[in-house]
Amino acid sequence: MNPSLSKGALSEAQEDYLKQILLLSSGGVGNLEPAMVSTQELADRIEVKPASVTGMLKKLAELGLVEYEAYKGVRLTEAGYRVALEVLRHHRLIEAYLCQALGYGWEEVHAEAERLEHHISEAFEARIAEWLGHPSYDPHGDPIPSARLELPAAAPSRRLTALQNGESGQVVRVATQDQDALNLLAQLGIRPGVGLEMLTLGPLAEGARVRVEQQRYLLPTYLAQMIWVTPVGGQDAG
Amino acid sequence: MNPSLSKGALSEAQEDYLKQILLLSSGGVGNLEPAMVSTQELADRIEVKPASVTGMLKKLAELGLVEYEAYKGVRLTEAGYRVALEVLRHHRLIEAYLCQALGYGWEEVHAEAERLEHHISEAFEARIAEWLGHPSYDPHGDPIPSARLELPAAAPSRRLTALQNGESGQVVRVATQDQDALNLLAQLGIRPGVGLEMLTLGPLAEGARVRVEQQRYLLPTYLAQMIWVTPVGGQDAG
DNA sequence: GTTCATATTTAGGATCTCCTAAACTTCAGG
DNA sequence: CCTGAAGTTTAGGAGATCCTAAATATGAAC
Repeated sequence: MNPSLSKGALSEAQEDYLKQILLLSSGGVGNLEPAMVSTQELADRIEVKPASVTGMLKKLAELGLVEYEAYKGVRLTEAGYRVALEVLRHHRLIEAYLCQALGYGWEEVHAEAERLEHHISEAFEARIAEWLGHPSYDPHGDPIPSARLELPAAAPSRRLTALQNGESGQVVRVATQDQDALNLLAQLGIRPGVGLEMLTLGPLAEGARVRVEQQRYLLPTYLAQMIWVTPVGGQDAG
Repeated sequence: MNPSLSKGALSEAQEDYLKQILLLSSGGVGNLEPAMVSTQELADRIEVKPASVTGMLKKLAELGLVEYEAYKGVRLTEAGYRVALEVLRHHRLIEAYLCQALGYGWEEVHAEAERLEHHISEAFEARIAEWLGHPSYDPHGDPIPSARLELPAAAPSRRLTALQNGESGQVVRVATQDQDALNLLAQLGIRPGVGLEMLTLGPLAEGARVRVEQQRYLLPTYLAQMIWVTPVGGQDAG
């Protein structure tokens, strides 16, 4: 357990590993309860070879940021969890700021935030949080850890694919970072806050037919699973 | 002359070297005409050992960004000059944005900009430039290269130390990055735009006595030299 | 309980940026 | 011209992060 973990101590790569361990261990992108993350999963996410992941995990374990067991997987320690939340907070505040202050589209902000998250000061973080009014969710509907690194309670929601045919809901979260998917949704006007009606959910390869405003679209099932909604009215066109 | 100099090709360190070569070659911080820069000067600025500078200069020369002659010094090529101006534009736009959009003090922005300048996209640059209304000067009065990488013509100005006793001027530029000096000036309310009267310029070790608003201060000569003014009224208290 | 496909680790390298120590070049003064 | 101080380069290395190829562990299917 290295004592010198005050700040700026970690490299960009190390911060990214910790962030991805957090995201992968909390069931995809959702709420969190420590699950083991495999070398392979991390390698896929970070786009690096598994051998490189092994090396990094050993280093992070030495620093007391993860518990790593060869062939078993890795889990964040309390210290590692805090670092990961800090990075996540930076990322999501930046996304929110870019949208609200600089007019970025919500589908455009991920890449920019991905780079900036490692290079802003605590002062900058505080100023944009202040400017934004200390938001709890970013433009994708992802929860933003508070300054004290607590995650806001998530409103109850279901995947779009869990809606019955004819059921309606309001989008609360778009849990993908797939740029093509985000572009598609942005183009269709499907974003957090928008109302949606599930028309029919076909077989995996067909997809989900939905209504947005006055339009009907056929979305890939994979994508429909990434859209989280709060069920609102029932069958308004069943 | 490497053809692959499109973008993102350069490391942070490489960009910094190019920027510092530009700043050092243009007579301290002012206008520009290519002068040779020595290994030692660069080492001091970048806070690295001269041996490290030699290594980097060789690499930059290979990339066609500088002309380097051992024992003689280094000079930017056309390509290197463009990269340096691009970095400088990022830096100064960020400084201006932090002051105007986020309420930073003009004395606080340098360090933040120093880190961010290497990590923002062209889209981000464009958006903050737009938000700012395409300014020509940053909060310190330093010129901001345009999007086409042209430096704005500098208004005629002199160092504060060049004023006659009793002469007044308006601060147009504070050409230091010394944090203690900036803090001092900010505390005294001496910043670009403010009027100043030279009372007496004493010997080097004594400093310059100046009037700001209703106050009189004794400034270190070193600092007074970094303050550039446009002479306005003459002897209003000679 | 073998066996085998998959996942993982080890071993050995490459590149980047920085370092120290030692050798060399330059140039001004005598 | 010689000398010496100052500035510069060379040589050798360190740590970070990534890579490939080869060796090894795991766990499910027979």
